Amino acid sequence: MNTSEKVSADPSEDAGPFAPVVAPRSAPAQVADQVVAAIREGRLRPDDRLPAERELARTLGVSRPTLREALAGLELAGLVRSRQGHGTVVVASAAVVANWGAEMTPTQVFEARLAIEPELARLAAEKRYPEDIAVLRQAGADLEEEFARTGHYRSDLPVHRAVARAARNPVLATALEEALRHTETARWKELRSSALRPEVIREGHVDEVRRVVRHVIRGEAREAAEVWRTHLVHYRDEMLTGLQIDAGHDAEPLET
Amino acid sequence: MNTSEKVSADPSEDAGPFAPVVAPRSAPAQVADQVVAAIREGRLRPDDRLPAERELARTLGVSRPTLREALAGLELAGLVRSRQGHGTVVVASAAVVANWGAEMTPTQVFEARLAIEPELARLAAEKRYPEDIAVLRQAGADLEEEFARTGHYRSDLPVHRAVARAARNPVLATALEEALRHTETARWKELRSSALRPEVIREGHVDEVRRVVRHVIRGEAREAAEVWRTHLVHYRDEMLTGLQIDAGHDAEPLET
DNA sequence: TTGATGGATTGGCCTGACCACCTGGCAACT
DNA sequence: AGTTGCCAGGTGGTCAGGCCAATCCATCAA
Repeated sequence: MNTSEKVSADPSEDAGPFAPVVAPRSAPAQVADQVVAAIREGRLRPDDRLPAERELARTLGVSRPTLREALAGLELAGLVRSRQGHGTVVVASAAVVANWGAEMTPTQVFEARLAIEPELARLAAEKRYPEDIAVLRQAGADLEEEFARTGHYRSDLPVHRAVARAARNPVLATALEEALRHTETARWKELRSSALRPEVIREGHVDEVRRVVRHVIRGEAREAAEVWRTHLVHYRDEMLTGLQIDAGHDAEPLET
Repeated sequence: MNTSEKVSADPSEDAGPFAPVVAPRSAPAQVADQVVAAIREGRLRPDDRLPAERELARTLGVSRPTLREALAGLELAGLVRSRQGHGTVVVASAAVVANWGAEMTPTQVFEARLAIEPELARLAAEKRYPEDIAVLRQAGADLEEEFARTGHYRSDLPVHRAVARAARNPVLATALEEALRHTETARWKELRSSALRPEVIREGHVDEVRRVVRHVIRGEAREAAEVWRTHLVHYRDEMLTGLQIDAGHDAEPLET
């Protein structure tokens, strides 16, 4: 969890002696953090009642509206449930909250995508709803058109998302979006800029995308999953080659 | 502010002439719903600025604190970002929000778990952090002890969660929790009560759990994943046998 | 024992206000 | 001309205090 020693906010774009000031955490956010931490550490368990709003606000040293903003956020997130005249009770278990706000190394992101996306392709090929197929076909056509015209393409994300949508599984689709969200950090941008220079985009990439689209359209589930998997493996290997430090392990693995 | 006329809650568990009263949606929740809907429908796109709080509150007919509770929730969920003096801007794309609040059929839940859990077992077996292994071993031992003593067990969820934790992948672990969350509806409880009566719990179930724990401990990644997968398949088949209506398909599949 | 009741507690929502911060434009200075 | 300094307006951040409605629970009456 500890970042590198030389703080230096964003290594990818920090050139001078000055680092940007940290954005202060708002009062409601700090309150919410405390509650989340309490749940994670087991100091608050499901069905526990929080102190009354007026009292809790006083103990935390914030006003009641501020506290209520925090509780509203937690309730919208499903961690807590408030009922008039009854109180505010914890709903989520520690397991639900265990990984909130966790950092993801690039290796972990690929672990997740490799678990999810081939299965999404398989499901998409099995279900084949006409609307979804149309969207997928269009996304593939757009990519091919851009590649044919310019010799490269900016992103194949629309195809990945079209496959996810066509799979019709909210949990898996949301999980993919979650993985992609971790792809917008400075570290990733740096990886992309060094690994995915336009001249690196080979015909092979486009071909993999083309084949996945075709397999899904034809309902060839196993083949779709396999192509999607190799596509991700290629992408991962290009991205992570020569990357020794990955900080994904902060403890020693065990031998049998 | 007006609720629906004929309440008519959940058709899946409505047996008598009386339907449970629908829990009224709070004002902040309704506001948040509107924003989410606007994002989903593309009426609000990333980088769009929302109207100023005072103005938006007036437009929606709520007070500013109420509006702020809604925005606090949306910000905690990462859909929106407020900065003092600048305004509130949309962060999330329609894709992120596309599946929020979606219902999951039992079939879909198993689709997700079958995609995620074998991979979690594989990763757990590859990483094998001592703390996680200890937790997993304990969870397995608890299950065996309960089964040996009573001839059945209430739940193998602790083992599933221990495997997830040992995989050290926040996105996948959270996705599993999300899938499990959809397992607490009335429909699922009904399925469980009819399919998992104590006398149905066979030695085979416990044996599968035992084998997964052992494979993970020994670092046999492929075997761990395979056993976990068959365990889920067995569970699914027992649960869904004789279940014709699944409502997972609301459009006609396409032929090639 | 049972049922009603009324107060105390709790969250739900509002009004109004002040502060801190950001932005953009204008004026003063170099 | 370009830079700096300043300030006013708009914005979110926070607070204080209040009223209402749902719930709970101890009390009391039948």
